[in-house]
Order: sequence, then structure tokens, then C-alpha cells
Amino acid sequence: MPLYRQVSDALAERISCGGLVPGDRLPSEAELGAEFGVNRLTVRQAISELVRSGKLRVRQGVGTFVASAVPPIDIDVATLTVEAATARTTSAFSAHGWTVREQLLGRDEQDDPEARAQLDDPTGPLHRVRTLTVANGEPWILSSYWLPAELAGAVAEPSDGDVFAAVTHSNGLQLRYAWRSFSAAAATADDAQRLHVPVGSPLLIREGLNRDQDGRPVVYVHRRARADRARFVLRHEPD
Amino acid sequence: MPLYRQVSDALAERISCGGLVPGDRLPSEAELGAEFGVNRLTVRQAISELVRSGKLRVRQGVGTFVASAVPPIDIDVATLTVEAATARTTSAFSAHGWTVREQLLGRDEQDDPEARAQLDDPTGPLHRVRTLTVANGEPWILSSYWLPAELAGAVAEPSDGDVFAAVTHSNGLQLRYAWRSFSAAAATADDAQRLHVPVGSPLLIREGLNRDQDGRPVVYVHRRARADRARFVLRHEPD
DNA sequence: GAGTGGTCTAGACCACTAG
DNA sequence: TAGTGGTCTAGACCACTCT
Repeated sequence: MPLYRQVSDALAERISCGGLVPGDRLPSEAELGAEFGVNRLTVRQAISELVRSGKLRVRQGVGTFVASAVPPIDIDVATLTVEAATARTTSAFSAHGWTVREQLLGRDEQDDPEARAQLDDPTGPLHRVRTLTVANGEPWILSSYWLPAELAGAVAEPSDGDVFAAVTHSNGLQLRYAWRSFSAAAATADDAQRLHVPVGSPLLIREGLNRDQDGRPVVYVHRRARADRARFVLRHEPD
Repeated sequence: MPLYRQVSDALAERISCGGLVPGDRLPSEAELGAEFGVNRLTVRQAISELVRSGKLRVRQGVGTFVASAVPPIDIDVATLTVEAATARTTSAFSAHGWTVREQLLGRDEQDDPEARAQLDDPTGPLHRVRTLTVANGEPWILSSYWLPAELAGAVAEPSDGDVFAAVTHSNGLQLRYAWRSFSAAAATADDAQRLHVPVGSPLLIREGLNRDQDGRPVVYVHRRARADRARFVLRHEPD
């Protein structure tokens, strides 16, 4: 077994067995190298695995810390309308005493073949609206919404966590889900910067298509959630 | 911008712009180092990011290759009974012309606090059954099933991809889902070995609870799927 | 045997953070 | 200013795969 794996396992053992508790600072990389009798680069390789799996958190110039074991928030996906989904998500956060806010990052004409196909290939341009869902000052979910340009103008900085309240109200639309999908991917450099995770960390991806009350596809949504922060739950029975 | 990121971006560019197509072998790490004027370790750091994101695939002693862009299989999760879910999954694979098989890895008395709690804290021991779903000789999904010991005995090596056919038939059970959840995590060393991915790769995780026809919780399932191979889809409307 | 990737070392310099 | 993590180098040896 390679040295970095041995070091990684030893550190993971200390964390799981209570020798190191969330918030604790690890010895510096140089100290760990001396302790295990290995080079600093070998220590770094061990640490980087634990960082990607969410067990450690590194702060440049400060140190390496044991991550706090916050269980991920369960977000219910058994809802059909967008209003209900937003309400469920907000209540999932407030049940933990957390305030949640969806922050507008910007909008542009960035097209996307997948989005265009899902929206039945509309003739006009597509606009992409990007948002960041923040709870207690920490980033949780990075979202992109593709929608026809004429609707995107109504998107507003939300006061209550719902970016599309203005869109649905001002256009008399009632949006409901046609389908949702769940997948996973490694964080890109952009994801990493926005979500405060290292490049390559696992992200949970939820895509979906919303139709209006007449069955027309209106919004294609792509969300990228920190895997350590959020989990999607599908309940098939009443609680 | 650090050198390894520049190298990584340059290689990603060659892939996305068609300079390198799926199956192509990259120049060796030493050659890439000479080409970009950087150390071999810097090249390796660049490559490792692309491997975790699924763009490249490394074979020791052979070379580094552009990964084939196989779109992930859509697995429908809108079904309520286990039989229907198995049938849907099998048909999703056969629609691509792939044969799928669920291979029994073993069973043990490994307990799990989450599983035990979900199964309403049964008095007897819990057994864990582990399987690997293989399609066309490639690993796709690593599953663990926790169930009461008296039922685990009926688990058999499946001939038709359904590990639990014997359990349900011999006990007169009809299993249906109570809930399912979707999350993501980094591949552990064990995941990596079983699923043929590097440690730290993103995995898509689906957990769920099955009840029998009398509402008793019977099986707690935990699946870990290669993120580049599988996607779960929830359809809210008929096709 | 030749070539590939996998691991490891020693040493260096830089960027960032805190006191 | 001191200490931390972030990046990079040169060089070495090993394990693996193919011919």
C-alpha cells in the first residue's frame, strides 16, 4: 500500500475515532511529514483525498481543519409545481434554523444545445440566468435557468428566495415540472470558486424542465449542489 | 493562473475542439512535459483533474486516453414496486443494446446504524448483501442491501439480473418503495477498486427503503453509481 | 526489454493569513 | 514577521503492459 494511502488512512482513523473532532486544526504539513517520516508532498497527496471526500478543509495561510459533520439538507422533490418546490426547500432550511437566499449572479445570452432541444427549439434567443443559493452566508447550490428572452426580462433579484416569482406573476404563468434528473459530476474551476470547494469535489446535479399550464416547455433548469450540503429526497408515501 | 491549470485547460481545449477524439492516446507524460516546458509532476497534476472529471482515462503501463463520451444511462425512478423498477432498469440498458447483470459480491453481518434505524430497529441481526451491476463487462453500480437475517438466506446469484426475485417469491412478499434519496460523494478506495474509477471520482448515490405489502420496512438499499455511467430520471408526465 | 504511468524524495520559492 | 498552505523543479526507482 502506498505511503500516501497509509497516511490518509491514519488521519481518517483519527477523525472517525474521535482523536480529532470537527474544528480541530491538524499539525502543519511539515510536522505531519516529520511525524510519519515522509515527504511533505506525500502528506499533501494524503490530505487532498480527505479534502475531496469532505473530511478535511484547508485554509491557505492558516491550516488544515477537520470539517464539521453537518448532515446534508433533505430537499423534497415529490412536488409538481414550482411554487410548492420553492416552499418545501425554504422550509427544509428553516427547519434547521437557517436563512436561505437565492442570489442573482447575472444573465446572458449563453445558449445551450441541451436546453434548446428541451425547450422544443424556439425561434428566438435563449437567455441564461445564473443564481447562487446561499444559506447562512455559505454557498449551497449554483443554478442556471434557460428561458426565452422575452421572459428573462422579468427575472428580478429575489427578496424571498424565489427568483421566478416575478416571471410567473407578471406573465400569468403557472409552472410545473415535466421531469427532473439526478446525476453527479466533479467540480470545475468555476464551480469550485463559486461553491467554495476544491476542484474535483463531487457535486450533485439536478436538471429539470418546467412547462406552463398549456404544456409548453418554458424553463430548463440546471442545478449544481455541494454534495456535502444537499440531498434530494423522493417520498412515495405521506409522513 | 498556475501552470498545471494552463496545461489542463490546453488539453481540455484539444478534446472539446476535436483535436483529440475519444479513444486517442495522449503523448506520454514526459513528452507533454517537454512540449509545455514543465515538469512531469505538473503534467500529472493537470491530467489528474481531467481524469476525475471523466474526460481522460489512464491505463498504467499503456498510456493516457481520451474517454469515450458515452452519455449516461437514464434510469427511471418513478416506479413504486421493486419488480417495476428492475424491469425499467433492464430495459434502459437493453435499449442501448447492452446486457446487464447483477453480480453477487457477498453477504455478511455488517450492521449499519442508518439501516437499522430505517428498518424500525429490528431485534434480530441484520445481514448486508453486496452486489455489482455490470453491463457489457463494465462495472456500473455498487449496491448494498440491508435486510433481516431470516430473509437474507434466500438471496441467490441472479440469472436474470434480479437478486431479490428469490426473496420476494419464497416469502410471498411484494416490495414497494417508501422513499428514495439522491446524493453524491467521492469514491473511496473500495469504490475505486470495484468500479474501476480513480479515488475521489464523483459517485451518484441512491438510498431507499422498501416496505412489504403490510407496510413493514424490509430492505434498506444503498447504491453507488459511476457518475459518468448512470443518471436517475423522475418523469412527472406520460411520454 | 522498452516504454508507460505510479510513487517518493529534497529542495526551492511564492501567496496568503495572522499577530 | 513568522508560519501556513500552493506551486514547481530535478531526479530517482518501481509496477505494469506490450512486443
